[in-house]
Amino acid sequence: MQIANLKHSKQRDAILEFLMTRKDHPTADTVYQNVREQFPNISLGTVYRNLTLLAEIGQIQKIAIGNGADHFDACTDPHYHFICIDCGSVQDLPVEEIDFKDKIISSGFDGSITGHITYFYGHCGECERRRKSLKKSSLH
Amino acid sequence: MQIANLKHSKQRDAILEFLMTRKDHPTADTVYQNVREQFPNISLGTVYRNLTLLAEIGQIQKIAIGNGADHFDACTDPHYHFICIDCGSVQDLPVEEIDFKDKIISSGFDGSITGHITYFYGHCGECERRRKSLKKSSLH
DNA sequence: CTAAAAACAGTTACTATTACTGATTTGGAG
DNA sequence: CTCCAAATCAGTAATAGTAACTGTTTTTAG
Repeated sequence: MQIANLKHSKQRDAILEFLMTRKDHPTADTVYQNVREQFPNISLGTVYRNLTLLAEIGQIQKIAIGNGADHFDACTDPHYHFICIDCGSVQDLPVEEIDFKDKIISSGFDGSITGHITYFYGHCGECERRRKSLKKSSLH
Repeated sequence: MQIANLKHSKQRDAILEFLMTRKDHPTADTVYQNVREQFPNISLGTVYRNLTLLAEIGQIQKIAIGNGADHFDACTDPHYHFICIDCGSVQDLPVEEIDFKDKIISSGFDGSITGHITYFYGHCGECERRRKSLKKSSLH
């Protein structure tokens, strides 16, 4: 995690700028497809390298949702994410910050905790509506 | 997620039995390596298929820790996990159950939440000690 | 302006996981 | 118990996401 020895690059700027315009936390591939409009021969490797780098220096957040591809979020304020179990989309969730410190029962754990990640799962609004209309149309 | 239409298999039994003897939440590959002692020509595909199946019918828990391989836990009681950011090991963490329901600020979210997953990150006891002794030995 | 370091594009490699194959096992019906 | 369809298997090939490598280009401090 070297913060010094960083040189500017148009590609990295473009990746970060694109990410800041999006509220839906795109995957590396989505970033690639979009930045490619501006830099037609940018490499997918460059996108990965810069997303990882930006996450390391804390400019963006990496969201590793178990199955499938990682997502990236240019908003670094602590907040929670919701993942749709139907379509896999990721969105921000307005939840109060939770202080776990007083919840940890100290006995029996000899390491140190530096942070936590919480993901909420369920059906997003769009999929919820789709499920309802499917259920309705399957009645006979 | 078919719960009916299930036939017994020695391989599945062995996988579940092995998982129950372990408290360290092994990966699919670790399960494979160990069950292979009993079934020398079990297939890795069989291990994956059965771990997925067992997770679907709720007999085990899948722990998807972002980077690297998924881990599996035969303990299905709700509890929290700690992931070491140095060595990647996973262990149980004694933390009070957290009720998020009253923390969710309802405005602006139109989907439905069915559950949440929280992972704690940090340095496990072993890595903590290794870091300290490294730091000490690098002083001059 | 120059040169070393950083970043690049393009490609290849790796790892975890899933899907496909034809053979074997399981368990209920006769 | 025997038969047979469904489930499961072992083995293999395929996929996806990501990281590593290579030779070239860009950046920036001096």
